[in-house]
Amino acid sequence: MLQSQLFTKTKRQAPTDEISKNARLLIQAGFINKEMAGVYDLLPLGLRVVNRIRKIVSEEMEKLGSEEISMSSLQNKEIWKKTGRWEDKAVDVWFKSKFKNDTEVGFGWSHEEPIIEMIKSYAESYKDFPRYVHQFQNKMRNEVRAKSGIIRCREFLMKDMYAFCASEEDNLAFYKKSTDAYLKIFEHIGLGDITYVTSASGGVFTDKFSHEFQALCDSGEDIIYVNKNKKIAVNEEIYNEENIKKMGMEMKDFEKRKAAEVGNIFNFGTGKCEQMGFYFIDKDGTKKPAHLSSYGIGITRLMGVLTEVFADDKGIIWPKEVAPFQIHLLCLQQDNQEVSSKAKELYIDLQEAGYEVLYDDRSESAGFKLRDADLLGVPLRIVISGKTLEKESYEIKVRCLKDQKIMPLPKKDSIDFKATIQSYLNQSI
RNA sequence: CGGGCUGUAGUGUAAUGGUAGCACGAGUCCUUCGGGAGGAUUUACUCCGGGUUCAAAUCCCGGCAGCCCGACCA
Repeated sequence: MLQSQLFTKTKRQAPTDEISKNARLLIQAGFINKEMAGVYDLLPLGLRVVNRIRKIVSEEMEKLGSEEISMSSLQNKEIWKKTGRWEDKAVDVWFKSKFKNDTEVGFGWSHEEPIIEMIKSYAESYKDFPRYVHQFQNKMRNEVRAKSGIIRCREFLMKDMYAFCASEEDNLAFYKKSTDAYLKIFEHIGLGDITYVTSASGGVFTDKFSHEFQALCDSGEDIIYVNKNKKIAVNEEIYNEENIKKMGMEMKDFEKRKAAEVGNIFNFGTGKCEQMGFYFIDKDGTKKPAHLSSYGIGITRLMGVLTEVFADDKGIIWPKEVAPFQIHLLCLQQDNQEVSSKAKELYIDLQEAGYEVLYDDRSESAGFKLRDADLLGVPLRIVISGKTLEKESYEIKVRCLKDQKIMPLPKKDSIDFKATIQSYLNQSI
């Protein structure tokens, strides 16, 4: 993409009405725009990052056999009344409104009840199980206090998956399988080292613990106790001698850390389906309630956590798997015909080699472009200037490394053209 | 929902109760081009409503908005 065609611009200063690192950097660099407290727009660069995260998540969901859907944001009050969760006393994050005829509607803060209601009408026999469905959907939550930039928003993008099983065994097996899939996702995104499966208190319908995926992050909202050797953690809310013993461990093995919840999985058992009247006819002809488990990942929150975790004093450092572009091509003398035509040539070559390239073709000063590139955080930077042309080379720099490296400019037919670039890309996060 | 802090051009900031200024940005022109270049010129601002005062960005009251701490977070 030509940077001159990008409508967003970086700001010289970070906004003063934001304290959180993620919002300051993402706004300054033009990834998001603030609409209101806890409400942000995704700009071209931000949307690219979100879409890449989304793609990674999507692939794992498909491997699990889940079908993608998209449910409505406007929700039926009657469905939520079945579980008693329409009342503000039970759920304090509802946004509600009315149709012109005074019918009350809710804005989806979750889709558990509506999805049960929907799947119920398609699954009447044991032959119709299991069913796995997921969606990427904006959730609306009337938080009394939005905070931490895009970590805790009033409107945010979430991937939610729901598994409907005919038996407890199937449900638990899928729960386990999904846990592994989630770990793979966080690994792929670049948060593998700092993300812990964390035991937390169960939901309204579960006796046992639920599991959270917590990424170690100072600006996170949760306190967890981490066992680094076993690569697991326990949320503060259930951290006590009794529970730790139950898990067969000792409290001295745990370290207190701050973390951000990037995923959450829940086993509802049959409780919720019973409340909603979701029964099916089993092999033996008897009526049984379906088992439900749900699986969430905060997609936009992940972008915020990545920004918090991967940044230096110059700007963002995107892991290569989620970066808006893989290569940032900088032409330092855009008005010099010789230099810019060479840059254009390389831009095309890189694209033909299969890379997503942001080409800074603007008529700006060298320093301006270099600083901008640091702020945007694209993993690989290639610089073309009069200087590099003289040396018949160009400079390539890995954003997360301090030392700048120079490599020779291979011809586009050269075998090692792509391999060389790839080897540099592999050095990034 | 309790508490604290803060609202000045698009952005960032100044202004004892007394002429609202500066920088960046944006527009035009010229010179520049390896870490946010220089000159000339143009452009744009006191959150809203009330009060005190000869006079309010400044003091008081109310609203709205933003951030932070706590509570909450299925």
